[in-house]
Formats: sequence, structure tokens, C-alpha cells
Amino acid sequence: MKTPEELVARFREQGYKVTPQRQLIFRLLDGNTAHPTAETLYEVAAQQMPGISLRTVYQTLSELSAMGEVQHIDLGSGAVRFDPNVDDHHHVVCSTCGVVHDVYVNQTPLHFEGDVEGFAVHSTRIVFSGECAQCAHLSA
Amino acid sequence: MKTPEELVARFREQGYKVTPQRQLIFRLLDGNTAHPTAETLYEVAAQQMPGISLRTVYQTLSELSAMGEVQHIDLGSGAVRFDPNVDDHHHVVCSTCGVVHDVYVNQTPLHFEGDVEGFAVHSTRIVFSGECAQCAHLSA
DNA sequence: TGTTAGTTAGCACGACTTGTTGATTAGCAG
DNA sequence: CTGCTAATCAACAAGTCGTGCTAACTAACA
Repeated sequence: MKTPEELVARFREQGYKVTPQRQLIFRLLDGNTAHPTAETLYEVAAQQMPGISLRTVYQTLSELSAMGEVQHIDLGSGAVRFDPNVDDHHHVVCSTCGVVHDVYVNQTPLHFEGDVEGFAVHSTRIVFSGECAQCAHLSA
Repeated sequence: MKTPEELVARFREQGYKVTPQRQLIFRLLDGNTAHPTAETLYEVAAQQMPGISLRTVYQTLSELSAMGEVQHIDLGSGAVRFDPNVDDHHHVVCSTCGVVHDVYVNQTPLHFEGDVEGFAVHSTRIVFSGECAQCAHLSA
């Protein structure tokens, strides 16, 4: 994701207004590695700006997603998560505590075998599930 | 997934009753490579057994899933899909027509880099998205 | 300063999945 | 064969996530 300042410029260019709500969301996402859901982001936003609506958070996230500034990640956990890291990366998920981390896989592109002649791969998503170090400690 | 006959035996062992509805679902899943949703499976089942309820289909799928006989796959397309292939395999999805195929990736285990010290990976899911040969033909 | 986009509250819906209840059916052990 | 009990069914509801709509107010930007 671009910096909040660059996003402000980009929104202006495209004729979107730069509201305090949008700027707040830009700042909350900047450098955020927590892979928040819209709800989670809303809760944090509401602390800093009581009165902001969940609707606005959803809308701004959709705009950022459409502009390619945030990645939409669906880990099958119910809610969609948002990742301001739009590099070509993948995710590890702790099945105990649900924490998500970004990881980079360097063997790509991957080769596969199966009954899929002529398939043109545009993107590859990899999700590693398991147990994070903290949960392993707690259960030991 | 085991054969319908083996599943019948397994259900009996575990004290589950072997009803015609369950047997029908076993047969519909046997060798099924279509990655059906519960709805889809219900529609096919209802043709062969009018009166079967969607509820029963969901329930039987949950039981099979809990027994490890079918894989639960969530491609973020709204509904969960079921796969009687429980080998260590992955999926390719056509983003145009939505068709799903099983594929095997032989470079596993994959290595990754990132800020995740001590993470114990239990499973890896890979989804390749793109365009299948048929959709490529149609759009060409 | 005025136009217009954005925000808000509130209500609703839609898709998917599960829960509940109460009546009926039928599997399976004895 | 009989009886216990699980399974099924219909019908309705709820819950989650996300979005659509409206109407009124606010504020960004030209």
C-alpha cells in the first residue's frame, strides 16, 4: 500500500474527497501487519473517532481494494481480512489463536500435475496452517 | 474417501444408522471430481430421492467431514465445496467459469521466509487461479 | 459560497449454514 | 418381531458477513 500521503493525493486525482474518516483508515492500515477484518478495523477506528460508521469502513476498504492498495484475503475464517502488503506473498495461519503472518515463498512458480490441460495460471495463493511458537509454548 | 460400502461399515461401527439418504450421498460423492457445494449435491440428490432435505445433506456432509472422509474446501466463492479426494492435493480454479480441478504439487514441503520463528506447519493449501482451456477458447 | 460527494442511522435483504421443535419414520440390537 | 432410539422432515428462526437503500445532515473542494 502507498503511504497515507500518497493515498490522499491519489484519491484527489480520482475525484474522491479526502475525508477525515478515509485518512484515519489510511493511517490505521499503514504498516499494519495484523491482517484485520473490517470489524476489527472499525473498532480501532471508533476509538479514535467515535461516530465513524462500520459502513464507511467497509466502503473505504472496498475503494482501496478496487484501487489495488490492499489485498483481500479470505482464509475461510468467516470474515475477509485486509492486507496492506500487496507484494507477491503468502500467509501462515495459527489454527489455535488465528494470528496471520506474511511469508514469502521463493520456489514459485510452482509446477503441478493433474487433469488440467491448457490452464493459464494468473495467481497462486498459498496458506500454511499450523501452530505458532506462542501457542506451542502455552500448550506444552 | 472410502467406497460407499466401506462407509456403510464405518457408520455402523460408530453407531450411526445407515439410512437410504446417507447411502445416496455416499454414492453421489464416490469418485465425484466436481467439487460440489452442499446445495449442488442436494439438487442432484433430490432428483433421485424427492423429499430428501437440504438439512440432511448438510448433516451428512458434516459427519463425513468430521470423519475425515471428505475435504472441506473454501475458495472464497461464498459456499464451501466438498471433495471426496482426501489425498494431499491442491486446486486450480477458473475465475471465469468457476470450475475446480484437483492437482498435485511435488515440490512440497515448501520453504518460506518471513517473521514467523518457530511456526509448526501442519498443512499447506495452494489455490491456483486463472483461466481454463475452455474459457480461453470461448473468449478468443 | 455553492455544488456535490461523503457520512450517518436505520432498516432491510441475500447468501450460506446451523439450531430448534415436534411429529413421523425406520434402522438395528436383542 | 418388537421396541428403543436415532434419523428425517417441515417449518421457522437465527447468526454472520456484507451490501443496498433512503433520508437527512455535513463537509470537501472548486
